[in-house]
Amino acid sequence: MVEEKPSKKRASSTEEKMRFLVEALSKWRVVEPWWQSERDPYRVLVGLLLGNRTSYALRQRYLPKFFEKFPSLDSLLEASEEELVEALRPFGLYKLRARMLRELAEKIAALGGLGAFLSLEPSKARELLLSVPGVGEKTADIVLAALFGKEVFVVDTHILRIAKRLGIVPSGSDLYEARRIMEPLIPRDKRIRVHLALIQLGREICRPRRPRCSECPLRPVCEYAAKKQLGASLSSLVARRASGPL
DNA sequence: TTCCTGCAAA
DNA sequence: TTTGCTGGAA
Repeated sequence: MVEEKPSKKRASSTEEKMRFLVEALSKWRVVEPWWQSERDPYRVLVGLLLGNRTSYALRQRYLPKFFEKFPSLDSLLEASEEELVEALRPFGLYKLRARMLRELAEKIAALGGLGAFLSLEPSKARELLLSVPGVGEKTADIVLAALFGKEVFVVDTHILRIAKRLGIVPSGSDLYEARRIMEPLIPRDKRIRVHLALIQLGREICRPRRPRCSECPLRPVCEYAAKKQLGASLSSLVARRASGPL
């Protein structure tokens, strides 16, 4: 941990930026959790696990095909290794994922099925999820949010990128440091909505490449946008001087 | 080329 | 702390 220098106080603090962010995003767009309209907890679970490190487009396209082949936890258990790998191939990371889904299915089956899993204490469910190879804290916690109603704020790649651009977290932060900083600054009942809204923002506007800053509701508190604006002003000034009379 | 709603082995 | 895993899309 680095000591925070009081002299380094910025015009807009992390706390102020987070307040703005929560406010702006709830006005920007109301994003309903997709897992609320999905009744089948098996699909929620698998959808979340396969969402990791996978683009939205890929998931939209191939997840329905996957569920056609494997509509239930039991179907995962009955499948051969090759069948599972084949169905997972378009998602990438298929060997790891085949093993992950297989082991998850086995552990839940050993427990007595999905119903038994869902009636676990959340902390026990988290433990089970973390014992599955390929499932880490980020994934376990988003499953707890979706299936156990935990009001957590989970940081993923999109949210980390946005937080760094805004200047809310240090540039070297990982998912977990960003979460430690941001989660306490979001009211519990808004954490899921803010999480989902940020992911959508990251996909559509604050994209990895060529972000659409002019359309961004968080622009007023964004360091990246401010720098970009400054850069644009300077270069247009230089261009004008260069093309102007002597 | 880089990156994708990470994770774990090295 | 770094690197491999993965095919597909931009």
